[in-house]
Amino acid sequence: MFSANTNFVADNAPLLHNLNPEQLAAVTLPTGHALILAGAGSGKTRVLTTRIAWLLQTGRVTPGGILAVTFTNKAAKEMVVRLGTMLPVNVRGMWIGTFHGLCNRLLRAHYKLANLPSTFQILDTQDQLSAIKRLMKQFNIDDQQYPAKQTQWFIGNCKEEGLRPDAVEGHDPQTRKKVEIYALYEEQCQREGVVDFGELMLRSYELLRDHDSVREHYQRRFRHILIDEFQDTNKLQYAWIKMLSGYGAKDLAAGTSIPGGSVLAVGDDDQSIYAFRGARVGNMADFVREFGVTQQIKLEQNYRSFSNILDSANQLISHNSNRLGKDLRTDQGPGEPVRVVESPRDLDEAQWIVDEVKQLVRDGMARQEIAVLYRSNAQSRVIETALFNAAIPYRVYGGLRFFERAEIKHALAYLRLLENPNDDTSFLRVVNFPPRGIGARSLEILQDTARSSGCSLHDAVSAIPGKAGANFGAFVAKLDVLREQSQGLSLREIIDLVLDHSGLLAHFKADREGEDRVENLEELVNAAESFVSQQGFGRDAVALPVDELGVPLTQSPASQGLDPNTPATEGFIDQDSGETLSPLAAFLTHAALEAGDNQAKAGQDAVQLMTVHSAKGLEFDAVFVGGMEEGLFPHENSLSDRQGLEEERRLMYVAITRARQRLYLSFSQSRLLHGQTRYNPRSRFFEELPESALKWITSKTSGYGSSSFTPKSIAAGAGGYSAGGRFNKEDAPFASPPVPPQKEAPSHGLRVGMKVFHTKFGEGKVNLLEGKGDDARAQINFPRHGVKWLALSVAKLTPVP
DNA sequence: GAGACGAGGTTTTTT
DNA sequence: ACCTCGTCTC
Repeated sequence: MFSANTNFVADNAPLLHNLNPEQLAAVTLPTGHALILAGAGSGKTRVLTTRIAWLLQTGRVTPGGILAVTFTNKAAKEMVVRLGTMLPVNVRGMWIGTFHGLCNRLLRAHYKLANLPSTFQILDTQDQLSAIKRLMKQFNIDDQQYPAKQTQWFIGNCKEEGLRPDAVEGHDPQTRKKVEIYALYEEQCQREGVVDFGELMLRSYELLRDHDSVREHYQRRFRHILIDEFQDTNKLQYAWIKMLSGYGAKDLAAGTSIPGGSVLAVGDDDQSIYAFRGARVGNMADFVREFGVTQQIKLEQNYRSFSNILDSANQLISHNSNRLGKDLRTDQGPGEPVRVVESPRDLDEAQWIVDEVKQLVRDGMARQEIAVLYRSNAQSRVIETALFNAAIPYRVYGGLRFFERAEIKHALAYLRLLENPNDDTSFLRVVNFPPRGIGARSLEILQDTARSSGCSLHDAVSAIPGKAGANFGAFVAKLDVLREQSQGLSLREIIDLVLDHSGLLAHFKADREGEDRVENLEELVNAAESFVSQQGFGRDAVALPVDELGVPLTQSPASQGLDPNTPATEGFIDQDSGETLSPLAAFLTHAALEAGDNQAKAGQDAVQLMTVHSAKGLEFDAVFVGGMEEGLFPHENSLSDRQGLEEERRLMYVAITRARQRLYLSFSQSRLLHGQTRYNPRSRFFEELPESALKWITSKTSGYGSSSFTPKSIAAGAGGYSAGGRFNKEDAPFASPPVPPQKEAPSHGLRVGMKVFHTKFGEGKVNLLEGKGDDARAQINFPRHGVKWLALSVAKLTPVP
């Protein structure tokens, strides 16, 4: 993939070929900070990579002066691959990766200054949670009062705010207790030589902040810093960028004149959908202000969708306030109208989608070019069932990723213990797996011993007497033998050895249901194999500085184009010389930072099912968005405040702009959710779309008896609905809640949108209605008391005219 | 140490 | 309704 590109032509005409004026301006921006507002489908990635290629090719920067940051490994990989097609240059020397990958790289290079062991391991979210649980158990902290999940969230938030335990203000006993746990957790991690994801960011930020020589070195080195998806950065990531670019607080205060690099931030405020996990769209405005950005470019030419789709997106998003402002345009014609489909039940909605998918496929569309999107994962089930019954191949995104599977985590735990015996999380995971007669009681003793002598579980083993001690001893001895035997072996051989001698493979082979797990373990060997070949670790090869990317970063010297490594400062080496990471350590890092695919096996031409969130960045010929109902999309948990609603609207914007040719928005009068049938009005977003771009369709009422897919309806094909029957908005079906088909109508007489009076809460408005008879409940928004769910058989409500 | 049973929780997700 | 997790029992 990176071998010399024979099509390469030395002058940069082909590089800039076919760029529109805005793209060209962005690619050839002069030195200085800049913000690019890149709309959906506007060629953002192309601009970013062409920019880098242009900078290199025109000699404005050497590879060593480039720092490019993305959020996902996928995006980083794509950037590297695309660069490879543009330039004959290898990418060594350039720092291209995710925030966390780059932080890892910084910390590995300066582990001593960062106060970490050279073998430090990375805790993923699961590991972190179990580490917290273990700690809370050990210190007898009530997990009813302080749920581990909540504590994890608290710690993560503190780190994102850049706060160490001593800096967190605890105004109430609850918070003070959490801070205490936070401090204990930090101690534990430090003792065990592990860092969580938040720690990677924070520790590398502090490294830059506290060590002038390090910071200044990188500030001098990185002449061009490019950040993708800038709207998704959190507070700490923004601060990290400031540090690297010479805008750190210290530099400003001290007035040092480090010639900071140019920061190019690329993002789209309209596609900011991760506020719930700490992303701050406000960073875009802050960036413009704090960096004195004078160059702003909007990429509004869309190369993806027809104008009916784009008009819908534009009009919807115009209902948001505080936008930086942007309108997508296209040269393609209007295209097909956006089809809006109403169904009586979720089952009918699913059936309608299936029928339409069949029609599209019959018309020649590839199944993998068709996506069904939904707001929440719970919605996928009905659609899966319908697709399954119709024998249409499909892929569901989401769920456990490869390196997160239990058997893989077990294997990795053994491998991690070879590298770092003090990793107690890994120790506990496998000390009795496969079972070797070590029970909870023995473990308790071991943990107490370790705590009182302040050492790791591994080191405490020798102090345990009796039979338990012997069992522990055997386990530790096994690890020691494995560690000994693994010396000089290739990564593949090490993994084979561990799978075999740990008993993992035998354990799952003996299990009747363990077939998949055995397969996965074998897949782990393959993953290691391909990791090694991509990284260029040969058995005798010199270990190279680790890089988190699963792309070839090493080439034979002959194929290296430009000067690969350009330490910008004399006498300062990025990687501590002599300190290299073993293939095993590199692989473990890779496993932690890149959890692998979270999708079903690729290859088969299958319809794509995923949440709107995971569809970000993707595009399809045809897109179905199901469950367009109030309470679902926008989600009821987001309705209480304006910001929440605006994020839902951006989410909808993302959903719409995924479609190239055809877009279907569908809603159902009733839906089974959490075991109850709910009747929600159609989404308010329909009122925000341009009527002229829409075509309203009513899916055929397929009867309320059988819900299974019959051969008859296959024959009926896409004719299972009546097209063109646009209904009148004035007498839309939701003037009153639809009557549940086989059941009696709600007897309470309430309707969504109705004003009601409650003796305690006062006046309120009905948000949602669900259930029937004695189970009937209403969600009511009381301006004074917030949103409440009330059982109608109990609550005394009087309608207010 | 494995299977049964009950409780709790169900917006979105990457590293 | 359904799935995951933890605990209890045999």
